[in-house]
Amino acid sequence: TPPEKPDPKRHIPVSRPNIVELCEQLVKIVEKTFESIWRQLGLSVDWSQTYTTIGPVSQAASQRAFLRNLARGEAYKAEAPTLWDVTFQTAVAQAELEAREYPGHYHRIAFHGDDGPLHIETTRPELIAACVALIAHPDDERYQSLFGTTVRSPVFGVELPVLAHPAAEPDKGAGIAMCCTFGDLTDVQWWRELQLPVRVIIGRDGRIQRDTPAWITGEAGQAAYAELTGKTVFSAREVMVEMLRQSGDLEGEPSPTMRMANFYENGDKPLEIVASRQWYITNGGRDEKLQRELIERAHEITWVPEFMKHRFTNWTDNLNGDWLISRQRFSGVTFPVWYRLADDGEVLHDEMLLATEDRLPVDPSTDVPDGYDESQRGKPGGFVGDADIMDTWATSSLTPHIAGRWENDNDLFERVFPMDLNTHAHEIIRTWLFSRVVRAHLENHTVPWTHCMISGFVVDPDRKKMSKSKGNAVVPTEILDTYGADAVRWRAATARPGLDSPFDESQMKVGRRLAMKVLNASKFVLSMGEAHGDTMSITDPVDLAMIRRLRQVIKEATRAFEAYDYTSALETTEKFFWTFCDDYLELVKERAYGGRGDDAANSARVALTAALSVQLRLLAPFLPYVTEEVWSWFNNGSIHRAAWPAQDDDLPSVPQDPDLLVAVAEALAGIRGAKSTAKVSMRTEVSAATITGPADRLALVERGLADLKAAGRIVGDVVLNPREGDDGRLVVTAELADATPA
RNA sequence: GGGCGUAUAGCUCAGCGGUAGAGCACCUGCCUUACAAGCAGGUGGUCGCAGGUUCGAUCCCUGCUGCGCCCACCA
Repeated sequence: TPPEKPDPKRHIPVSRPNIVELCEQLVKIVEKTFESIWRQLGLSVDWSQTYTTIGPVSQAASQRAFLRNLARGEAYKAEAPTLWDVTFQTAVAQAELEAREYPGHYHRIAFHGDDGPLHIETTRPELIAACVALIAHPDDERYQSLFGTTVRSPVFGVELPVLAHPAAEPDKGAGIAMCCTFGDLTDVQWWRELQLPVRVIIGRDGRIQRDTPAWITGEAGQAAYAELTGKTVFSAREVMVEMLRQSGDLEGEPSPTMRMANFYENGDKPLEIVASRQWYITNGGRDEKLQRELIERAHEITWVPEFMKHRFTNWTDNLNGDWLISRQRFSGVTFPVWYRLADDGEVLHDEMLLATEDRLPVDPSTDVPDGYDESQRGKPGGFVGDADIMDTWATSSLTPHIAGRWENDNDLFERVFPMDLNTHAHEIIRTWLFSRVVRAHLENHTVPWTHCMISGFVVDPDRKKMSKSKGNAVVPTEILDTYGADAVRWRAATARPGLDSPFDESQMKVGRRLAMKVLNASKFVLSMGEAHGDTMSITDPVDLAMIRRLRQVIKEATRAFEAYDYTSALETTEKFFWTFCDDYLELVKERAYGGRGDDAANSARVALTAALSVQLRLLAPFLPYVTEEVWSWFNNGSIHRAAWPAQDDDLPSVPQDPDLLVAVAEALAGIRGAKSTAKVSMRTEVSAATITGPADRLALVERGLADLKAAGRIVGDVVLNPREGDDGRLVVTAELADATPA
């Protein structure tokens, strides 16, 4: 039973089965939280088809894919320098790195050659005992005479070669660097390319190792090393500096500096590089042909926005090694691998015992390889299970396979793979997106999906990334509870793919207002009275003009959605909806109530109902709740299962006059403007009005004049005064009946 | 250092060769029987800077600058 609250001072040892159990408990809680938010948001998820990346199906898929990678030589285990987090005690992959500024000091230190001292600069003097060479650029004139000679390290007196390598930068530090195993990734490169020996002094716990290294042969050097053993990197550095000061090899005093260092993204200490045995999957980091193939895959994908492809190619171009997938942790998918033990009990890493695919998933810590029994576990001549687990991304890289029930339902898999669309934010292009492309390429020789729509972040008002630790994060449940899912979805839809978007709570109110407007306008439309007949009974020119424009809206919104431009689809639909409410509804409501007879009323009622039906469906992806509610008032079934609106299916074909409504609405705006300027109520009656403008536009106004008079409360005559204006606009003058402005 | 994005009204963003747009905010009005969580009207911009192409540039090209992101960077 875990304690109520964690006590950072008291570490409790927990066994692997127990920690796994605790993880599974936590996962259940987190799953519920996510499901609840996603349900509230109205995501169209089929909740009967969920899976987890640690469930048995995923474990089997992950192990199966791994075994196939292994069989094809795409997965391999190697002893190599590995980025290591001393806090979390595990190897980490390049994709999990984060470069951060880290304070340190430059130390100018003398090495000793036959012709006198040779100075280098380092921020890591504690690694002098791990030094294997000094390295300068081959063209650096200052060091030409020293290449090929040897120098002795300060304090330890170890004989070291001076070598040339183009990765050394003449203007960095002293221009000559000490190469240690291993201080940084450049050291790894030098070590590999110059075939230098391995001299490790830092253990996996981040402390200087106990055993005196064999390469320190002098008594004084051994005594000095003894001063360092067991110390953390930080304390060893202090001791080392003091020893250098005593020996006179520290020139001047250390000068403070800020430099970038690699951190594990969740860690708070710089990563060390240790030699360890790990599993890798090829990813093009050490194979140009594979690298080119993966970049070619990126070109097969349609990226939204297009420029996000650069993140992928940039990452792929700059990989510095294969994909390290093994982790020294407890919870996760295990490797389906055991090793034979020699008669002396030594692990024979080259003699792997693999699970067959029909046995998957297996846990090598409890399951037994074929041909052995449990009593042979850990015994000489017996076997031992691979203790590592796979990194999360090693399994998540197979989500298209897992979701498509790869090898479990071939019919389904054939139909859904490669998938159409992948969506997520831009921070996991290098991890999730990239790793899935790798896996699909290796296993299926294809892309995992044909489209990638990459979203931006909602950032804080200062455009900084939101994070819980910075305290600038917004709790989604509170926003959802306060403004409702429709408002939140509306807000989300106003951010275009790939672009970060600052959080502004007032935007939620705008979304909520739209949802309320839909509710009210729909209530009004449906209260007009019974409509008779199909859309062919729409005969009034004002109604037909509205229909004509709505047909255009369907076309534009559909085209925008097909291009993954949901923001434009929303904009187009929303803009129409507001003019529908403010102009069209106002113009026709008197008529729809029956003020001009049954036929005129019926034309409006049929048009109103048809337009409402279309607009609700256009808005349904954005406002799923309010549209579903309103839909239920005059339809059976869910709006989310209703057909997407189509011009000819839902509306009559209208050959002309799309501008009629625009002209009549402009005239109405003129009447309203006159009232607003006079600061009187919109209810004020107009005794006479003159509309001046181009004859062709006046002709349009005339065809909607009855509606205009009703909406503008014009009781007297309207004079249409044809005159060519310079901009084609309509100028309205109105005589107000009770024009007594306040 | 390499790559990418972005720069338009106080704020958030559309527009992308032919007289500057929306929403929010602000101002002035209006209790108008769908909605006052509403409605009507209005103020507000030498479209980052400098060149170039063009009859014409916010829009295309080049350079610069600001902001942001990705990657690299422990000598």
